[in-house]
This record gives sequence, structure tokens and C-alpha cells, in this order.
Amino acid sequence: MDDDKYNRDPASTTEFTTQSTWPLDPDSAYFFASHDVRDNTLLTEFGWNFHPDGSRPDGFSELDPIGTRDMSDLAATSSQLVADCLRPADSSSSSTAAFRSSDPAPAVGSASTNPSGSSTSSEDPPEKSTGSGGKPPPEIPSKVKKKGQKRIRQPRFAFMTKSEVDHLEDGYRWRKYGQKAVKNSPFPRSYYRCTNSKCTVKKRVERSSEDPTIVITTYEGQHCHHTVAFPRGGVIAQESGFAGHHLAQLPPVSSHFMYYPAIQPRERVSPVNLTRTTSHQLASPRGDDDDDDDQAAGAGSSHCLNPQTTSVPADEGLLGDIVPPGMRNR
DNA sequence: CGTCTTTGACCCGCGC
DNA sequence: GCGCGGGTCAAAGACG
Repeated sequence: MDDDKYNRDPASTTEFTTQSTWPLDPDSAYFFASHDVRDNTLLTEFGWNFHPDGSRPDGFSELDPIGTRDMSDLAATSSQLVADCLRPADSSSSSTAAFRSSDPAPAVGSASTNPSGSSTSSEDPPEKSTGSGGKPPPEIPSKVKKKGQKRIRQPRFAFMTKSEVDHLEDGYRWRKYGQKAVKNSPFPRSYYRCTNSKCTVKKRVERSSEDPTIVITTYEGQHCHHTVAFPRGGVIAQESGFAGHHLAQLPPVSSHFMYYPAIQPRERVSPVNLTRTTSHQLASPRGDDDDDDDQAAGAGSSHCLNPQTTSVPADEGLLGDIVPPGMRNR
């Protein structure tokens, strides 16, 4: 059904931007400071070579893609990035680990760290208290909700993508479970949940009210399984797959990635702004099998939903400090 | 028939 | 306490 969506080629030129607009809610911990080594690590992992001081005169730093890629690649890249971020820590890829597990800090005392909830493991879901509808929680909740108990938010990772397609493929299968109108925005926000029964990762997709061409995707939680498969004919991000690795194999394309200077006076962040001309979207959402997921999940389940939050803020295009005040310099 | 989307209703947290 | 907005549920329908 959505095949159209996934297969459809967005207009030719797509500017890709990663940013996060997610409000830094207290429940979430954010780490991902642009000046933090992790940033570079992350970027590197995804195939970007960041030149820390190679900033350009105009104040921008450039990310050199490992080879050029076309939009699909880009999409894949971004998706991959997200995928990696959300992937189980057991993954052999060291890089991922670095970004994810090696970061205890993020847990930032927030709820995410929260012991309770986050138990997170798929094995013992904290009971979702009726998350919302007052209905029995089918599964692990992203927020815990016992009365009197504060909800726990899973780590979030948000980024903005300039695309005509709302739902970007990221290698995982998602099921839409809701849509809501967003205040002050003509565009609705869609809620997706990973189809893996053991995975509690959710993602929200909405368009920027300011710039309708920008899609804001926010991931919450961490996959306890590996990606299913990448877009038809695309790269599979399973285990070893590392963005950097396979990205390097992707076809070259002329592209241009910009990394905006981080350091912002603001508390929130900013993101990496990637711009490129492009071509198509990532693809098919459905992987061939969930089985893999489940199995993988089993293996990595214990890492599910690590309390970490990464967020790429919005506006300004700066990769930034997504670290909440106080968390900085961690 | 199974999977996924749509959509209205409900619940919860938060600000006033 | 009330209202608003966000988030989630689940029935119904669509689709392959």
C-alpha cells in the first residue's frame, strides 16, 4: 500500500537536512553535542568526515561524504544513521556502540535513565499502563505510566529532512498507529511504531509548519533488533553493516553536505545540515522478514531502549548541543 | 486472510 | 479544577 510512497521518487532536488525540533522535554536526555567527540564519531560512522577545524570561511564546516551518493544514498545515510543509533548495542559495529552504549551520560538523570521504566527490555515490559486510552498496555511502553509515577520517555533522535515523502525508509518496518493534527501547523503528525513485537521504538513524522518541504522525523527508543532490510535492492543494514562501510560502496554522486557550526548560544541544538541534490527516496518499508528481527531481537533485547537521547534540533541547522543545559560538557 | 491505514475517542500531563 | 494539546488505542475499512 504505501509502496507508492516508498517507491515514489520525489522531485529531483531534495535538500536533506537533519535537524531536530523536538522540544527538549525533561523526560528526555539529550547528548549529542556538536563539539563532543561523539558527534564526530557519529558522523564518521555514517560516512561523513567532519573537518572540525576545517571550517569554511563562511563559518561552515563541510562534511565530506565518503564518496558521493545520490539522494537515495543520502536517504539511506540518514536512515542508516538513525538505524544505527537505534540499533541494538550488541551490534558488532564498534562505532555504533560508541555512539550508543558508550554513552551513559546521556541518561541524564532524566526519566530516561529511570530505572524503572526503562527496564526496557523487551523481556519485561513495564506495564504500560494504559498508555493512553486507558487500555491495557499491549507492550512495553515508552512511557511508564503508573499513577503517580512519572512517565518515562525514551531517548529521542530527531532530524529534519527536506523531502516530499513523509515517511522515510530507515530499514525498519513501521506501523502507523495514529495521526494527530498539530497545533499551529496545517500538517498532521503521524505516529509509527516498529512492527517488531518486541521492539518499542516509535517514531513521529510531521512536516514543518514553517517549511512544508521539511519532514521532521523523531525516533523514540532504541531498536532491540536489527534492521530488516533496506530498500529494495538497497543495502541491508544488518549486523556488521555500518554506514560508513557500505556507504563507501555506494555510487557516487555529486553532493554537498554542509555542517553548520555548532555552538549556539541557544540551549538547543542543532543539527547537521546536509544538502544535496537528489533523486530518490529510500525505499520499501517492508523488509522481508520480521523473523530476523525477532531473532535478532532476542539477541540484543537486553539493550533495548537504552536511555540515551540524541536529538538534533531544529532551526538553525546547527549540529548542536542537544544537550540540555546542565548536561553540557559531558 | 493477514497486514496496515484511517480515524474518532479516550487518557494523561501541564499550564492557567 | 478546567481546558488544551499530545499521545495512544482499537474498531473498521482498504489493500495485496
